[in-house]
Amino acid sequence: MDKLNTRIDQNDNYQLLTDKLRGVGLRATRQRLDIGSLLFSGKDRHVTAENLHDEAVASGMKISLATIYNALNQFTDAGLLREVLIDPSRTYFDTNTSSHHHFFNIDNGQLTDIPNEEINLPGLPNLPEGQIIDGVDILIRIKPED
Amino acid sequence: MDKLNTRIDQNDNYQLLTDKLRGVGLRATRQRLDIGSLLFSGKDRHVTAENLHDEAVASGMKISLATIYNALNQFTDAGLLREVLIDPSRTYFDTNTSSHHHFFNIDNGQLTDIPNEEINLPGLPNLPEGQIIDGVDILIRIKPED
DNA sequence: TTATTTGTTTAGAATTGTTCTAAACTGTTG
DNA sequence: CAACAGTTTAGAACAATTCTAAACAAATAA
Repeated sequence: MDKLNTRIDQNDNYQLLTDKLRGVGLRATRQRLDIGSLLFSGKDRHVTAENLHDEAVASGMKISLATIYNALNQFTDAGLLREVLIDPSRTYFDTNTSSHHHFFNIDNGQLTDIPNEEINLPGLPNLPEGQIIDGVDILIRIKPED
Repeated sequence: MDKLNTRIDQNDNYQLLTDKLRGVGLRATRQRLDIGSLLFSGKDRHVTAENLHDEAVASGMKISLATIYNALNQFTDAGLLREVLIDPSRTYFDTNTSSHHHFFNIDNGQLTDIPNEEINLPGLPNLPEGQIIDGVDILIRIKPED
């Protein structure tokens, strides 16, 4: 029964993912479904191309690093992911695309969401002439006490 | 008189820079003084290694790109500069090391300071257990109206 | 269904920003 | 000024990412 349920759940999941991909104009290829199943399975995640590829390979998926890069960029363009700026040498993607911010642990590189309600920024500064806000990123760098 | 003043000013300037470098334990080499004269001449600046090198070469300084990288990193370690996160593919350095934030114009890549007084962040979120704040970076992405 | 078209994947090459290496050089100290 | 330690440099090496073009798979037409 476990096995069966797992298969049904997985099919359900892939059906939802298929819709999600089609919804943003992307073909539901095996690779994109596999990547999607790692990214959009409930909990929010922060990944790099490299670490997502390792994870995919580790779970037996056959997929190249180039495809991971392609998919992450396409998903981001489609609004399914969002880039997070934390490390100038690596690009991080966040599955949480809603307005929120981050703690970045400078000691171990761990990135944690800060729900939008937990932070507020009253009175934004005057914007330069003719410009409007596209978004606000707040990164709070933290480290272990003493 | 103009020429003479310029020379005196420059010497003054290099003397100040020499002190500044010695103050943070760096030898006042010709290259570091040249770079310093571009960076610390009054107004705050945001530079990348590449564009600073171009500027140095354009103003007749003899200095390699590797030295620019070394100097920017050493200056940063010494607290004379600060890294700004805006673009995952390039490292930006800011000569303004005091607490402040940035506007980033996503249209033309222009980075502008937001003085610390113009922004305030009351009620920081609860930090994870045993962690303390190392710093807060706020980046407001802006773009031209419509 | 099969045939055709169009979008996708992939290995490997190419590119780009940055760091490393080791030899030549320069600032500092005695 | 000698001797040492720190610095600069060209060029090689590296790491993250993008590109290329050929094989392949999804969508669509027939």
